[in-house]
Amino acid sequence: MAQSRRPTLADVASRVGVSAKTVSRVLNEDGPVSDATRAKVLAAVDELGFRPNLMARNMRVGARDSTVALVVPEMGNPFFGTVAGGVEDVVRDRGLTLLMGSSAEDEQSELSLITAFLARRISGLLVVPATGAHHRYLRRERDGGLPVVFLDRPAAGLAADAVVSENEEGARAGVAHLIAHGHRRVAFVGDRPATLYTRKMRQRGYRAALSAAGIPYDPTLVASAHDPYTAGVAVRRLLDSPSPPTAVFCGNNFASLGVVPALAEAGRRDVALVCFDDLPLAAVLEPGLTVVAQDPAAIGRAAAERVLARLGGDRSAARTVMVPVRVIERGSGELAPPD
Amino acid sequence: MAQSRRPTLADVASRVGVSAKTVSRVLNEDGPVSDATRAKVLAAVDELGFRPNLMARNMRVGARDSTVALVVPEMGNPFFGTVAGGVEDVVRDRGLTLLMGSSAEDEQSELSLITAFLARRISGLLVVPATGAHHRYLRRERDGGLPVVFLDRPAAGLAADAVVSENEEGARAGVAHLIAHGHRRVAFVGDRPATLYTRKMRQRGYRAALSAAGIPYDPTLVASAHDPYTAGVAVRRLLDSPSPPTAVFCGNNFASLGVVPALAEAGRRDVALVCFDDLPLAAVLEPGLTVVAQDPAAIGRAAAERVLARLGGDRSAARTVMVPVRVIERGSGELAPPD
DNA sequence: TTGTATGCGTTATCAA
DNA sequence: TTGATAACGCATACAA
Repeated sequence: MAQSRRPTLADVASRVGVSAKTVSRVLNEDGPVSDATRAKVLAAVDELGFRPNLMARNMRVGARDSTVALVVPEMGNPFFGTVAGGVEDVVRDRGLTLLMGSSAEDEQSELSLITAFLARRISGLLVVPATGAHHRYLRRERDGGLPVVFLDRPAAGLAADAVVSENEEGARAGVAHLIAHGHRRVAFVGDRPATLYTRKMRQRGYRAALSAAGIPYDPTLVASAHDPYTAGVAVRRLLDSPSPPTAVFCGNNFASLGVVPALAEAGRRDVALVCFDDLPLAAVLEPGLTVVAQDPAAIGRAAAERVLARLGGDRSAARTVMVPVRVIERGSGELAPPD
Repeated sequence: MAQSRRPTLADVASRVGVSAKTVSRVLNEDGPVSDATRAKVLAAVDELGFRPNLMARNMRVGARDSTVALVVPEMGNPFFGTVAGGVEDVVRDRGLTLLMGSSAEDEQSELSLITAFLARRISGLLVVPATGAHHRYLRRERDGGLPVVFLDRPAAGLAADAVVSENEEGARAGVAHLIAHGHRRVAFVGDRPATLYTRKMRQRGYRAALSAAGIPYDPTLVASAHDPYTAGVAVRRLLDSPSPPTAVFCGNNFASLGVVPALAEAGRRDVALVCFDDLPLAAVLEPGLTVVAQDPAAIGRAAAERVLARLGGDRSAARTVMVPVRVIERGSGELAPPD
């Protein structure tokens, strides 16, 4: 209850009757200390509940804080949770602590979050950029030796390392898969906003697959949604149109959570479906859900490794790492169109 | 490329030709500064790319860092991601930054993570305890005025605020729901290890429901699993036993991801199922999955509000907040047993 | 084996 | 409206 001031090195020192430096030596195992004093110091540390103040230490040492920060747009999206898990696996082995914060997909929040991290002198920065955010202001940090790596989406206005999924090729493969099963009218339900990097790349893959098959691009077959509800509405509208699609390619996980129920409720088991991003229970649906699966943990690991490489002195040009995706056939993508 | 030392207040000051204190005044909007100097200072700050060093500031001011830390056992579990989102919604409004780290369900990792946070003088600590961890060592921090709140599971060895789901009552209601539909042999697939708080509470609810219906407790109907694979094996074994259950109550989300596919693959649509924790796509399954849904965002919000209350001077006794759960009927829990 | 003086980057205090 | 000085908690350099 005392709510008293936290004990400092000096408090411990005076209690034992030694100098602050001696206490410091004991705690950092730096320099020689007699066993007797060591024991007394440790006892006092324990009694007082002394905890070294890392802020003071880092300041004096001039080192960066031993943390790596990760900024994601949505805490609740399991995709980013898994990415974070991958990052942590790698940095933990190097004695670094991962700190994570959410920008809530808001440019301003992202800026203030990153500012907060920079003010704490982190050792590395990993960012999944919020929609519309630019990162020119990080140039100085990067040039000053701070490893800055972008995930899932590249930076805007900054040449920096990035780790992204094979969005275009994955979408192309998924759509080509539908076409190979006979579909010529394939709808695309993309993420929103349409300017989102992953949305653009996947739509590009969609168009590439169409074009390779000699199918003209029909903008009326394209819709946008980030949340399940909007996606459900969109897919219903597509199916009710005068010349409806016989297959749907869904461009992100939250949209899939709306498209799948919408098809089920409409009783449209005849509509073929391929989704970008794997989902839990996808295999249990009837038919099973064919997906283009990303590997979020691998994205996190690769990004963390870029940070460590930069921290280790790698001064090579910024590079973009592409993490492979793979098509998992489960049934919904192998349905033939009606005759 | 210069890799030069970061600019400090003094650098900015000397460039403008004023004292460091004046720059400090401008940046903190503290004390009077002429518009002319203010403009010059801000220009210099911008040119030099100066960023205040929060470590130094906090040290001097003696205040805690304006961050709240959250420790979770698994980054990849969407349950905790959603909890984190709830926490962030609340603390952000108060100008606090949420930092999140994972203990990987390991006692040692949790300790070192919390130590790292404490060493950075955070303003509040939220912990989902790792299995087997104790928290006696946090007593001093709490007594020293640091708000410490536990989520999802209570602390061991420390009287502290906690926010948990209505585990026992929720499980009781879920199992009673199955019994009400005619089942007398109801299996329980609980989390692992069996000593886990949520596992124990839910199993207690299971037993309460049985006992209220006059059904004897049969340990051969109880299994444990945290991961989907183990859960699938367990449920198959249960169904293949000499006197199999006609219904299953599944005690956590990852286990559900194994139980649901196992039943589907075995073609056992006759087995009734209720799961603790809602899942994406649960409504799309056939039959739809009846669940006891938790409200992870509400847990996060409630916990953050406890922290803010303590930060605001609330010195009342530690309390445990129970967040309600609710049964969502979708079909799988309303199946009648075979005659 | 131990202690003293000094400085990290910032702000509080007091004076100008 | 501005500046000089000291201090926050700790570690470095050097001396004892």
